[in-house]
Amino acid sequence: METSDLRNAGLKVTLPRLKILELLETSERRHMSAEEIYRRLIELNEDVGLATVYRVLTQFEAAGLVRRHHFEGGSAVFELERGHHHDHMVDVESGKVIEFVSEEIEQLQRQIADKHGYVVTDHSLVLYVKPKRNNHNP
Amino acid sequence: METSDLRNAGLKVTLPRLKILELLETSERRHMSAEEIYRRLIELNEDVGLATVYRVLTQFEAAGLVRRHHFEGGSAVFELERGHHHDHMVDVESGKVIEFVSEEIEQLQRQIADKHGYVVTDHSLVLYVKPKRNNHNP
DNA sequence: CTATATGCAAACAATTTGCAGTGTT
DNA sequence: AACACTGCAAATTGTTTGCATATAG
Repeated sequence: METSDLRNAGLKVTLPRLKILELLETSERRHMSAEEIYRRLIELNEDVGLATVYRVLTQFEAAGLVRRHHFEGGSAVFELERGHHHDHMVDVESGKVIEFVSEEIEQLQRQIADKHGYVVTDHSLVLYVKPKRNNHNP
Repeated sequence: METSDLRNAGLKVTLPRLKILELLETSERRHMSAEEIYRRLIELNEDVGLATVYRVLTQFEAAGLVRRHHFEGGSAVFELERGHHHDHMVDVESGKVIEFVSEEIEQLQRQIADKHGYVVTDHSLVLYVKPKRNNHNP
């Protein structure tokens, strides 16, 4: 359960932290901005401050509980670290985020870096996509 | 020459625009933040404002003269659109930016999007890398 | 009881915008 | 001369920090 995640991360088990973790775990939307998380918690009558949400998310990131991404458009989004690395596709029409994995791409990335004398420490791949249209429906 | 680039883009040929374009074309550093560009112009005794640099870069981007990237770390960087699409590798130790092209990766991206019912409209791929170390030199 | 966390407000950093004056066509 | 463009300062947006109070262990 969430409590032990927090303990393992060396963080005190406090209400804001529990609630944020819970929200990330149970929410339909797996990628949320700090603002979205904050608003959601307010809706749920949790009395948190936006600053706390940012602080907690940053701590979670440092503890490896959460990943922070910078897609297009101002704010960072956060997602629970579920252990399975993946990249993202963003539907530019709906804002929907789709996760995908491609070991081929990962491998090519390593090869390319290697060819230049480097080792990949991290990478960010985001595809901005739009739905395929049926030809007769422009 | 730069003048015609501006005319073609439907922009009046003004000093700030010319100078910024010139800087992007001739500078050693191909990827620069607005701030860097601004400071460079001030050094060169050009009397521009930072706001103008931002405005001009945004117009250049809209006109397809320039590409804007969001690598890690606060500010956006801009590079001249030279027509040859490429992705980037950032040396996290030196900040150096290396460009690369991989048609294989591009193709895989299209395949993946297609498999999900989408068409890629744009993408952003950045590898964060560090130099390979010789084994005896930790 | 002590150290950490929290909420709020103020501080910041990057970027954008309003406006009166300036420069291009 | 008309209108687009500029510089400056003020406004915005996303995020961080200082501080007095509240809370977990």
